Amino acid sequence: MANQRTPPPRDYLGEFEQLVLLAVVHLEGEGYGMTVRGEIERRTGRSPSIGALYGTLERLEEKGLVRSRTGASTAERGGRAKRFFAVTASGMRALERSRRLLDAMWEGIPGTGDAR
Amino acid sequence: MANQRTPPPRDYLGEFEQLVLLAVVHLEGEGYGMTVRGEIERRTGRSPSIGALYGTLERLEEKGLVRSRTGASTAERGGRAKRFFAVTASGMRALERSRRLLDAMWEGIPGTGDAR
DNA sequence: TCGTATATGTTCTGGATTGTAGAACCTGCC
DNA sequence: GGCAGGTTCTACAATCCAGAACATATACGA
Repeated sequence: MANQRTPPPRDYLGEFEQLVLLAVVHLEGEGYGMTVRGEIERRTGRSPSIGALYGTLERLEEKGLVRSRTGASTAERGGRAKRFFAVTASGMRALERSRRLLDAMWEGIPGTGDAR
Repeated sequence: MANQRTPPPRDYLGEFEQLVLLAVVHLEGEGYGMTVRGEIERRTGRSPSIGALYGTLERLEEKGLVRSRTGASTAERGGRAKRFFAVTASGMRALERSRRLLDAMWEGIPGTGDAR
């Protein structure tokens, strides 16, 4: 019985998914696994494991929130081809939706202190 | 030396944990299951299932991020005693940490569109 | 000139935590 | 007894985490 349920398994981005997606945005289509990880580390001080990262990237692509292309390996020391990621329009929307959701919940709480 | 914290299984709040915690903050110690749910619904339009809500609240309490007390049932129609939740100092800190983390990742991205 | 060590990157496997749904259950008024 | 307001329980699905295994291009010594 083919009961394929394609529709959104979940409509909201997980905590880590947001971080990864945001890092991909910053790298403007030129980010790949390792640099995405570096971006998160640089900005937050948190260094996710390899598995956490690629697993999330994979999931994000399945959901159509990022797109990936395999690039030719550069003439640097290492050899394996990189897989570059870029955020999609849908991914950007999901990000904004998550942001608004959280902002709505924060509204009225002194919070972080910076008026921003 | 002040070091009596249980080694946190995870140092970061999940997506939904943040929403729930924030709702508890808004209700200022007078919120209980049903009103916490209502607060989330009112602010975000999202209505979490009963199970999602209590499960999360339970977990949050185990981690020491919220505290709960059982109140006397009011003289309203319903009967079962309510369980009121209040955020702890530790919970508030976790919340602020999560917020800062996300802000650091958003920095430099046009984002939500509203200049605010 | 080979053959192999090494560096950069990604894929895979396994398991712990979180998130979801709703049925079942408790208890005080009517 | 029946109903309304609340919470507890059971079962699972999705997300998150760690690190081993694997792939492949350059570097280098004999």
